[in-house]
Amino acid sequence: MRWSRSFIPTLREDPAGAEAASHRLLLRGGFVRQLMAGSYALLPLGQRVASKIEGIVREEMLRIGGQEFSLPSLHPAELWQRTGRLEIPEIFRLRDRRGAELCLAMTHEEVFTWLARELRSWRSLPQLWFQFQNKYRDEERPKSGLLRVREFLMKDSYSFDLDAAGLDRQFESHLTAYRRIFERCGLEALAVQASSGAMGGSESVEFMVPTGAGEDWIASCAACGYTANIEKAASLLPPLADPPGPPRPEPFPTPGIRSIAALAEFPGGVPAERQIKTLVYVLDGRPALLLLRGDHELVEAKLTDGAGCAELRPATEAEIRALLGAGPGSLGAVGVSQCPVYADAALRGRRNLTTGANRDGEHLRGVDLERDIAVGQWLDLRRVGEGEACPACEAPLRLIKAVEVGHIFKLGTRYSEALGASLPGESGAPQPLQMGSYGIGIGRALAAVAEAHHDADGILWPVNVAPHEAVVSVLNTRDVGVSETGERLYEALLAAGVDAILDDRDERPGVKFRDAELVGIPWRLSVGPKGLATGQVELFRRRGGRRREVPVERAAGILAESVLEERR
RNA sequence: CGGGCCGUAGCGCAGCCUGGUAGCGCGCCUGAAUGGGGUUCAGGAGGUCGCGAGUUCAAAUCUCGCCGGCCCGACCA
Repeated sequence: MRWSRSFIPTLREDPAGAEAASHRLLLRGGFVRQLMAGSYALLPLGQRVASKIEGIVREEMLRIGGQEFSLPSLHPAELWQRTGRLEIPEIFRLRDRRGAELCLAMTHEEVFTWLARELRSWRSLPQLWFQFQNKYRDEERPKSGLLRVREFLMKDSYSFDLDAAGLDRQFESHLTAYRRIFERCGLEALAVQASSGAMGGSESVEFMVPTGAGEDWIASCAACGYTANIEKAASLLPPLADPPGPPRPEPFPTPGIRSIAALAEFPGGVPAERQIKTLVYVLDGRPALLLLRGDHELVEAKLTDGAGCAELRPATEAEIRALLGAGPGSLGAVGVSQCPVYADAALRGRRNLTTGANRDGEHLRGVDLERDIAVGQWLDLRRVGEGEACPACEAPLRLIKAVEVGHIFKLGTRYSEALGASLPGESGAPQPLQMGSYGIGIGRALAAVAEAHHDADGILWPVNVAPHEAVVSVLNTRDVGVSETGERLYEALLAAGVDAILDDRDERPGVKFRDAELVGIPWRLSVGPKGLATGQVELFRRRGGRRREVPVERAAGILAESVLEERR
């Protein structure tokens, strides 16, 4: 590959509106261009990196027994109707010229399950099927370059077994494969316990790369390795001793007090941890009360999981008034029986607390949870805080911002039952297939690598995923000797199996150095008249910036050896 | 979906408040010099000022509508 003949439109200035480092550098380095919100073109360099990541993923999927497919992205809406997923707001829907309803794939559970109906006998199991295919999601807010887009390439795989033990094995082999994949890509991905979401199955693990550009928070314990998404994470709290209170709740006037903080300051009020926070949510169309300690914050995903609902939203003020007769600020669950009451486990056994009286400007003190409130279900609803005790070993937890690069799910029989994918087990009776699904976002992984490996000058690609492993920079193309030596070194590197590019542009040396560093090529051989005068060329390592002079005749060999050593 | 900001040459921006000639830097093209860290000089090309309507003698500039993009929040199977 010759730089002079390549489309590598590097930018001298930072593009406007690119905040995330990966977004900025991938644009500047000529890897990607934005077509519209959440839609990116991969340019040749970006495609090279994506192909290398894809290659690593493919190797590891084949290693665990995967068979590669390629499924359509355009699906009949009817198939999604049958699994109930057509109602997902992010799905792109369209009609063909005859008016038939179609949709674009968000994932491929439906189509793979449809194919799995052709499995005839338990003897053909286990099966592991995978592909690299575009996914489409009409996100409300695409952002951060490639980190959150509406169309993206995903490796998705699907496992089919008859029993839970088989599913467990497939899940485990994906855990192993994913660890290897991310390690080979140079990503330090943490495997974290995750919420499966409303449509998920029994268990799921996310692979998260810590980065400030991430959108997720994870709680992590350095002592024992416990790691969980904030949507799932638990922690231990020191017990609170409540002073004894009155025999029954006592109302007291609190004019103008509409918040936990205000009530904590109010004469006769109590600190937040002795208040009950009462929230009203609408779960699958029905209102419910949620109770948390005054200083705790609700995690909606925990509510989804715990209450087993598909959809939820905060109630409107009008709905709240209709239900409880008061507005937010004076809400409470004492005496409430008209709707379910879910309480966070941290409130269990608490006594003599303060909460709203369901009359504006009035609160109740002396409330005992067990005595005064008809709690329908105790759930873990609260957000874990930094420094709280690890649920496994009690060491303090840290909260880390991260981006999700992979997610593996045990789906169970949700899709196989909906689509009729079952086959006779050893007993002869038909059983629905036990499925797992497993995804890696290729573009997101690419961006995550750039996010994790860059400096002020550009990207520092690990050799395994670099668009080119080495560049031969011809510092003066008008000098025939220099040019010819550069060509020879370039050819020698190719012959040695190094993925090299020859920078043969008629540019000043500084331009070539800057571009090579911006693009992030791990190794560089600089061929110039000064070095050649004494038979030397300069070998430069992008990461660390080390440079040394090596004899021309040995340069290709030394570089090839270094590159091969770094490959994994 | 709520809040904020922005659409002017390929990229980054100024001009808009106070209506009248469309400008700067980078990049690009030509020539010359230079050639180990974005070099210099000279010449040149390139713009429906996001789209539509309105006000006006006159609109990049004022008004309204629409479209698009970015950031924060909410959401994310």
